[in-house]
Amino acid sequence: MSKFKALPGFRDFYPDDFAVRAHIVGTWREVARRYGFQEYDGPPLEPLELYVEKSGPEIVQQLYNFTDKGGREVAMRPEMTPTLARMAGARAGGIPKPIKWFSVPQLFRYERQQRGRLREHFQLNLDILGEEGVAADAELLAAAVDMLRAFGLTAADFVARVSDRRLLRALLLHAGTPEDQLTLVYNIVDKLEREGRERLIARLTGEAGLTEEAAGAVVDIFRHRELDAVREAYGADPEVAAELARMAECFAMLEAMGLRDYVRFDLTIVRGLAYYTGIVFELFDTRGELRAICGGGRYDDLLKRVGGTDLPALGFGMGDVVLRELLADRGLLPETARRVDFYVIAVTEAERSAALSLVHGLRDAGHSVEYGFRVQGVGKQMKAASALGAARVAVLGADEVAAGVANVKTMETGEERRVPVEELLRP
RNA sequence: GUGGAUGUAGCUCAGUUGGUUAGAGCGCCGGAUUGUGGUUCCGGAGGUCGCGGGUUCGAGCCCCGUCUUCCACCCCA
Repeated sequence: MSKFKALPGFRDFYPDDFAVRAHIVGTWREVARRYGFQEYDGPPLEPLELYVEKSGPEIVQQLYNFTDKGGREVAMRPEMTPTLARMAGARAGGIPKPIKWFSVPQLFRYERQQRGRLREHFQLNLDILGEEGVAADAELLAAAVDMLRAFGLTAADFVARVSDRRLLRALLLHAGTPEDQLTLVYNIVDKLEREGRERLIARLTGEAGLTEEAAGAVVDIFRHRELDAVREAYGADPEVAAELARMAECFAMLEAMGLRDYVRFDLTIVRGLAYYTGIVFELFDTRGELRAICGGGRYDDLLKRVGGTDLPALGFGMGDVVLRELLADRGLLPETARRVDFYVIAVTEAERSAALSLVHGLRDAGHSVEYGFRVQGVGKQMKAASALGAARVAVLGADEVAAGVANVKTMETGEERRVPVEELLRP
């Protein structure tokens, strides 16, 4: 065993693992193409300042960062959105709107690893820039859902939980939350599932300075699991009513696309990132065994702050680590068995040249071809052909070479036929 | 960063109250098979038992440290 191994939280991709990765990334690309998104990429190393600007100085302890030889403070990218904001900001003026871009960057975080969470991962990022209407939110959600459907996952396997920062804001204000405590309250209610009602009320009255009455009203908001129930309870507030209407429109669009079973209204989805401004969502496995598979939403102010261009925007990120585990759990990983079109057998050393000639001719014609580096018994070579998953085996003995043919065996049926070499090489 | 658990062959694991040369299945390599595969049979390679130190006549097993992986925090992609 080597004295070296991969750094903690980093992965070696052996061929079987790589095949899974290729399947995941390939499926993402295919669905993005169906939705009309264009692929882009940026540098894996960025100025540290780019992330501090967006997320605050606390972010630095979670980054892979260092000082380069030119004295620049740099960081390996932990997320793609700042890069996107910079790139889009620089060119947005000349690109027709809406801009629909996607990327599959490898991202890095300096954090202690756990299941579904490494120090490195590949993440699909899919964003729409320059459209403020709710149709874009519905489109983004549909794309997120279809990404998972494309792997064979169904509504029995996952669900998108959808909320809206603006609706939540209106509800919190209605409940008596002071305007300047909203951000803190977001962070507190984000922990609702983990901490429970008592602890939540304690934090709301303590940290956020809410009255007992307001804290109780805030917690009560999250008892409503349906859009209609929220409308019934708070619809009289005109601001709440306006936000509810937009959410209802979003759900109606998803229903029209036939995806209503995949989305669920859920006010407890807040998302930690401060920059979200509108509809936000997360995709979870229905058994609740894994971390969020995907998360995203609308961030209308970020491009102005980072990219210098005022464009409404929304997007999501979907990592390969949790998705891989979900697919493995549900038996949806592809077969990784090897396949090759031809295996060429030289019966003896005398036919070796003819065999190499045939091998290369077949490869030039576009076939995948394998052969043994050592000439062994025919049985041995046949065994190797079988192990490599050869569809057909071409046997060249003295008779065949003399006649300009190959004895071609179709492995699945066992059927054999003498075929002129010329015919085999025809494209 | 904090707390807890974990580690034996490429993989999944066994290994008795501390006792000679650490085992199995799968996988890998070779042979049975000098013109025909998947099965079967036989043989082989591969481990300083995560690493370092300690206790002991003797450590895979006990103790300490450290690293790894996992779980819960923290934080969230």
